[in-house]
Amino acid sequence: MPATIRDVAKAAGVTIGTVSRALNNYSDVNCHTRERILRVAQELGYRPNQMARSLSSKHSKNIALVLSGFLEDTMLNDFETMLMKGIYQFAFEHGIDIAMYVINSRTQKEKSYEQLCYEHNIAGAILFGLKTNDPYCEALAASHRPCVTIDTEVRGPCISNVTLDDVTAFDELTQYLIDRGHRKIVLVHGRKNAMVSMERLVGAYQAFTRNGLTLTHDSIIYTNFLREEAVAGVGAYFRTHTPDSATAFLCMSDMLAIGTIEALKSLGYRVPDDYSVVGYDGLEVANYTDPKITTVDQNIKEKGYEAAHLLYDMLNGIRPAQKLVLPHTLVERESVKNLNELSN
Amino acid sequence: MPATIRDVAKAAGVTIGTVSRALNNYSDVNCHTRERILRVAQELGYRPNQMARSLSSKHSKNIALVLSGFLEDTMLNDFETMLMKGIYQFAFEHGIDIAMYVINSRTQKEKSYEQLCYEHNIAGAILFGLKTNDPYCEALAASHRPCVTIDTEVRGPCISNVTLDDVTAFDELTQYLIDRGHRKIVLVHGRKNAMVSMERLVGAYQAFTRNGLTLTHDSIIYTNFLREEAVAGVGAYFRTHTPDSATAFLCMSDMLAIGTIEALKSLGYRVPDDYSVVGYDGLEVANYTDPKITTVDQNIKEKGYEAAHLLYDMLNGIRPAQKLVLPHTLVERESVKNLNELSN
DNA sequence: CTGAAAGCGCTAACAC
DNA sequence: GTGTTAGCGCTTTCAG
Repeated sequence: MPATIRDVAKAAGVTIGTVSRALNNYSDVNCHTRERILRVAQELGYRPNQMARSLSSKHSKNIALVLSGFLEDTMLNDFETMLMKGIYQFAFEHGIDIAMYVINSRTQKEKSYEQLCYEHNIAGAILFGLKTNDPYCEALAASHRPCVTIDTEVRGPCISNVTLDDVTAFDELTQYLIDRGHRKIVLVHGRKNAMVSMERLVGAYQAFTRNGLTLTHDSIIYTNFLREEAVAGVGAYFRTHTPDSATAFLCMSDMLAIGTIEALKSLGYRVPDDYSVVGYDGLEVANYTDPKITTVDQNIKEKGYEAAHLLYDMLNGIRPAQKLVLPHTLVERESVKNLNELSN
Repeated sequence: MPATIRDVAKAAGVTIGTVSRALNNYSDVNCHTRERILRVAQELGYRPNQMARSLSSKHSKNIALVLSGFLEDTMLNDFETMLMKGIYQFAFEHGIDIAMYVINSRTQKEKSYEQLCYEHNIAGAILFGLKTNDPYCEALAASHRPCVTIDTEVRGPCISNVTLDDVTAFDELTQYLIDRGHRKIVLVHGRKNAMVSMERLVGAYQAFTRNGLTLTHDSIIYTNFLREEAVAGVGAYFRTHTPDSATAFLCMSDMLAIGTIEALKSLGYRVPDDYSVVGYDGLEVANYTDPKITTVDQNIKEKGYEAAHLLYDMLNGIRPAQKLVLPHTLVERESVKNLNELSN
């Protein structure tokens, strides 16, 4: 059994109160005594029982990562993975443990946010995958517990949001295609009501308009962000459109780009020779396709790192709740043909 | 603030001891009283404070998933993701929370296994990513805490292992190539000292020998399971070998297969027309490549589910520690050419 | 500066 | 059956 505070106290010849004070960096401890206590604690391999600690003090410093919709989403949870990488990188560098919990819209109804935090002794949480109408959004706003949401805008006194400028990023991506001579662009659209879809649509619209192009309903393929739907949608598109009605496919996600490329290939077209395709997200997998996909990297790993950092600072009172807009990066790879260049 | 046991006791007109007994399904409670207590608890939204509970009772039922090497591995942690899917699927179906913790070889030295469990009130753990010489392997063996390791063989009275028959699976995969007329097979090998590499090597060796083929050092490309190394290795191979010295590449992982295909393509070869390639693992990403990769699916998601199930049963005393060998599946896709068929 | 003591929310003996 | 009570390991007053 692990050593308790009592063991340390006995070994150091003081009372548990003093040990507690020494270990919690209280100022009113004789530095000689403190040193002895620290040494003894070290020797005994003593580590405070966090449960007892927070049961007694009524608060903890535990940070949790709360993932919603993990089980429902696509098979390849590249997004969550990258996010976790960033978060645990921070945890690793700062020597803290971060527990991860998986929830979904159903479990949110069964167990309230406060309940979850209470049961697991969570001082502050990083939340990802929350839909705008999820129960936890309201709960977050009402809570006094510091938290950071990623890619979901929730307002509240203790809530930080880490996002990126989706509108601008998608605008840039669209402009990238236009700059390379593409004027007949098909938009492969994500889930209709999703916030991200709408923002990206605005970005595309901005770029189209600025360049004197019009975005017609006819040249939009709707999906729910699923690869198979992109495959089907592109197939359907060419059944009602001539081959020269498009030169490029502007996809709202990398998975949609993968599906689009798959469909184009199966129709006997080459990418990017016959059609150009761009994705959005910056998933690792977009690097393993043929051709490698030109995309906007959301820097999701960095988002994770910064979210953890921010929450850590909030819990330690060195940064207030805030909205953090992280930069994105246009990653130029192999899936776009420059139509302005002379074709030899 | 959440209701405490005292609030429930007062509202139900009994003492906290009775409430505790009622809630913990003790038999010696008047069924009428119990009903009232349960109703009151429900009304008050009372949920027991797990920390206080286990601080007092000295044990919990909490299950944790402990991932090692998550930060060090390849970018695409498809394996961990699938595993998590399986585990959280089980948690979801059974209404339990499973916390995940990320560790690595370094943190294993800093915080002992017992310490980790102690601090986070973990009754039993599922461990993944443990290397055979990691500190936690010994700790596990010495511990009295039930646990399940995935893909790492650790022996001990309370330890279960969930694995697959790597040797047989790789043997089958090799035989698959041989059955399709391949006799000049290059083995793209994983990390030299890794247990999985060794087992797969044995599988390949078995199949080779059985079919009168010899596995020569000359036709093995060594890697550390990294895609880039496969790319480089295949490139190097063709600098010292003639194009007709091989017809197929037998890769120890899907990522290596992806790298191999990438290298072959960049050399101007077609897959599978010029060379066949098989992978191993059954990652989702092997479905998004061109061609889609024929591979052995380790059914990692199912492994996760079964591991959680087993640990759950162990903690509830309905199954003893055991070794579980899960089935694998050869998934035939597009990356292998049948040399026995007449080429038209 | 340090000791003594109350109490966090709960379980588990032990009475009655 | 139910009340009472002693802790679990720790923090936090309050004395001195």
